[in-house]
Parts: sequence; C-alpha cells; structure tokens
Amino acid sequence: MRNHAEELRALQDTLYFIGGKWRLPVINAICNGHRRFREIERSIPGITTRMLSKELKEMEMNNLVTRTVYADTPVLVEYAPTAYCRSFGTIIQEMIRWGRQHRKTILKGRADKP
Amino acid sequence: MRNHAEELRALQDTLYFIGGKWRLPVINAICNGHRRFREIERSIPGITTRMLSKELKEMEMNNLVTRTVYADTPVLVEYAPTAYCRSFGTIIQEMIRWGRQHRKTILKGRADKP
DNA sequence: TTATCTGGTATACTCTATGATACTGGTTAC
DNA sequence: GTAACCAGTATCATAGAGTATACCAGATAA
Repeated sequence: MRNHAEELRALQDTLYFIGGKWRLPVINAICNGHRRFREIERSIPGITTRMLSKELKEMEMNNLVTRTVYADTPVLVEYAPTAYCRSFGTIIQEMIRWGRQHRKTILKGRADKP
Repeated sequence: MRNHAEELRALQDTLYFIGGKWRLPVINAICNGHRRFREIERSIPGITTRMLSKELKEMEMNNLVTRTVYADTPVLVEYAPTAYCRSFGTIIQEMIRWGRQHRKTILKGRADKP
C-alpha cells in the first residue's frame, strides 16, 4: 500500500530487464552449470538457435554472462554466469516453487477451478 | 543441476502464467488495496483501459480476482484478490527487491557497466 | 448546461518478439 | 566420402501483445 508508485517502478524495471520468455530459462541453465552453446540449447527444449544466440548476446552486453573463447582446435566457447546473473537466483527459485505448487493444485483439480 | 528438466518446466509454467507486462503490476495493485477499475487504472500509469479490462477478465477466469457488482446507483464494481492471487506475493516482493537493487547499482554507475 | 466521474467496449493499427528453415566453415568419427 | 558434431548467422514470415482513439450510458457536481 505504502509508496505504491516506487514499488511499481521497481517491479516494472525487473520485468523489463527479464523481458521475453527465454531470459530466465537461459539464466537458470547457465547457473545450473551448462556452459557450452549447444549444451545450453539442448537443456532448454523448444528454444531455437536464433533465440539463444540473441539472448546470449544481450546477456553478455548486460554483464549477465561472460563469453570465453578457447582457441584450440576445435574452437571451444564457454558461457559463465556473473554475480549479477546469480542475483536472479531467489526470483527464479520462487518462480520454480510457484510453478510446482501450481501444477500440484491443477492436478488435484482445484484452485484455479473453484 | 539436479532434475533440471523439472525445474525448467515449473519455471516456464510460471512464466507462462504471468504472461505479458501487465499481469504482475495488476496483481500487485489489487493486493495493495486498489479495488475499483479506475482506481487500479490510475495506480498503474501507462496501462490502457483496454489492457486493464483484458487482464481483469483473464484474471477472473483464472480465479485470481473476484469481481463483485454492487447494484446501487451508481453501480459500483469491486475487484478483490483471491488467495491464489496473493500466492504471487513472494515472487513480486523478490522482483521489487531486485529492481530496487538494480536501480541503486545503475545509479552508482557500476555492475552492468563494468 | 456543461463537464466529469463511473465501468467499461469497439475498432484500427503497429510492431516486435518469436518461430521456421536453411546455411556456413571447421573438426572429428565411421 | 559422408555423416555428425561445434558455434553460430541469415532470411523470411507471422501471431498476437500492446497502443491509440473514440465512444457508450448513467450519475454527480459546478
């Protein structure tokens, strides 16, 4: 209730930063130890190469990941999470919790069908 | 790392449920005590009547809010949050926290500009 | 009387996020 | 030799989320 405007602004900033449907799944994948491009791609069924590529670029620009190229043969590329990236941990955990609960509730056939 | 697939599914369920850019702001407004249509509308600068109307309809269908009409003159409509609606509390709070922290960090001129 | 509040609906438009598909150049395995 | 891996890029198409604007009927205030 108090300082609704400021809360709203903070909330909207976060929503804006998160943006589309892939940002959080990608952050989660990387924070869960997936480092290589194809590895991340495989760990998120449904994402296309194009979207992952776009996400990773933006995330690098926003300092959410670092991209390291090991110029051996074959070239190896590694994406690693920054502290900034990990700062989404609690949000993601809460969302996972909610999603699990939601699924349970739906399966029990209640809650969103009263 | 463990059961990444299940976590991902839960996360994506939540993201899907949240949907667009207005769902969480509207939930927040209603949970913060705004009950009337125009009141909610005013409390979220930038939202249009059309989007708010759409959101509220979907939210009613999803059992996130109840819509009560008091048929006095003038007719009075009240939107109230359900428990389901309030279950987003922690997610929203975490997002507000993140947004505030983000703003601080940006203002200090660091973090996302290394 | 005119303006302003209420709770919305209707129509038209924009735009961008996402999806689908194909391709590249190099490496390694069969 | 060809198939499959790597890390992507390029091009095109499209749904639908979001915006803009105007409008309705009824009540209230100036």
